[in-house]
Amino acid sequence: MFVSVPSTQATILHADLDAFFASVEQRDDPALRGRPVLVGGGVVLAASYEARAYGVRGAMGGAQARRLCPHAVVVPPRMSAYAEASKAVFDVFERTSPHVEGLSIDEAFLEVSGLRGIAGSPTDIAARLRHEVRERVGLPITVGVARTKFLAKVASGVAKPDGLLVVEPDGELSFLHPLPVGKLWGVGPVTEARLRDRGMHTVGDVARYSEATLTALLGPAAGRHLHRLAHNQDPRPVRRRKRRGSIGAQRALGRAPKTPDDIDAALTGLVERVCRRMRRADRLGRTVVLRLRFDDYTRATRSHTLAAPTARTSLVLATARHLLRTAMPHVDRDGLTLIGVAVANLRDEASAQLELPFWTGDGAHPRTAVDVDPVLDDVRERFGTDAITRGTLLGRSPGVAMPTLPD
DNA sequence: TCTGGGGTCCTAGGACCC
DNA sequence: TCTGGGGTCCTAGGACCC
Repeated sequence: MFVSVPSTQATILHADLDAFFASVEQRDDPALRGRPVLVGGGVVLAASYEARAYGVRGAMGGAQARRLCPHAVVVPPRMSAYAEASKAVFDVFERTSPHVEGLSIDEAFLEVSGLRGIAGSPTDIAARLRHEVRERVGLPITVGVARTKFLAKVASGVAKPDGLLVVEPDGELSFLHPLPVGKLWGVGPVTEARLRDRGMHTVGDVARYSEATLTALLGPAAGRHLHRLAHNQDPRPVRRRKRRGSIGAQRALGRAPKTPDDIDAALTGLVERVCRRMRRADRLGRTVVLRLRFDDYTRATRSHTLAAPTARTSLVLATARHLLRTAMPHVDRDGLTLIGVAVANLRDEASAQLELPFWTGDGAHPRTAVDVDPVLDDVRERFGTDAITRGTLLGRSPGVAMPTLPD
C-alpha cells in the first residue's frame, strides 16, 4: 500500500477538473461554450469560469447567483453524465500511474516516482495527462505537482483553470508562507475566524506559533494537523482509497407546512433509494442515521445501530421511523426543512456473512463477532461436545437454550 | 448569504467489559 | 468489597470538503 517517495523530488500530482459539472455541460452543448453557465437552480452546484468572473461561486444560492450574473444559462444537473465523464477521466489517471488516490468525483492524487525512466519527468507526465484528458474526454483539467499531497493540492488551486504548476522542493516555503490560512486543507470559515482572532492571517503567521498553542486553540487533531502543514510537513503517502463508509440520501422539504404523511412519504422514498444503492453495491450496514434540519438552520441527528448488518428496506425503514418518532416530540414539524437518511458502518455483503449476531450467556447483549468460528471452536472445547453448531451459538432460533460463552 | 446533496473525520460523554 | 486503568462501542454534534 505504501509508496516510497524520494523526499527530494516533486513527484505527487494533484489533478482537478475545472468547474467539472459546468464543463461537461459546455462540452455536450456547443451553444453553452464561452457563456456563463450555472448547473442547478436552487443552489449552484457548479459555475463555469465565465460565470465566476461575475463573482458567482459554487454552493451559492441560485437567486443571488442570477442577480450577480443575470444572463447566465441555468441548466439542471445530469448526474449520470458526470459520473460517466468521471469514470473516463479516472481511466486516464489509471493509465498514467499505478498509484491513484481518488478524492472525489473530479480530483485525484497520482504518485509518479519511479516512472521517470519510462514516462519522463513528473512535469512531462503532468503535461501529457492534461493533454490526454482533453483529447479523450474533452474536459479541461488543472494539475499541481509537488513533493507532498498538500502542496500539490494548493498548487493546482493556484494554477486553475486549465493550468499546470510545479512547486520545486527549493521553492516550497516561499510559495507556502504568503498564502492566506484559508488555503490550508481543513481550514474552513470557523477555524479561519479563530486564527484571525489571534492575528494569524497567512500560513507564515501560523508557522510562528507552537503546536501546543494551536492545539489549545483548535483541539488535538486539528492543531497538530495545522502545525504540520504550516511547516510543510505532510508525509501522507498516495494510497488507494478505502471503500466508502456510509451511503445516504436527503431531501429538502421547503418551508410550507407539512403533515405527518408528507414526512413519512419523504422518509420512505429516501430509505428506498438508499437501500437500492446499497444492494446494487453489494453492501450492508448496521447504523441507521436520521438527519434533520430546521428553518433556523439548526440540525439534529439521531442514530441507531442494529445487531446485524442489513440492506433490507423494511428493516431500515422501521428503524428510521422509530428514530423519527423519538425525535419529533421535541421539534416543530412545520419547521422541518430537510430530512436525510444514511446507513453507516458499511461492509461488503460477503464479509458481512461472517458477522452474524450472537448472544452472550445472559442473553442481554446482542453483539457481533467478526469471526464466529474461533469462538465456536473454543465453546466446543470447553463444553466438550461437537453438538454445538454455529446456529446454536448465534442463537437464531428462539427458545433454544444458549450455552454460556466463556470469557 | 439564507442553503443541495453527497460524503469524511474529530470530539466527548456514557455504557460496558476485562 | 472497593477502586482503578485501559479499551471498545454507541450516540450526538460540529467542522469541513466537493
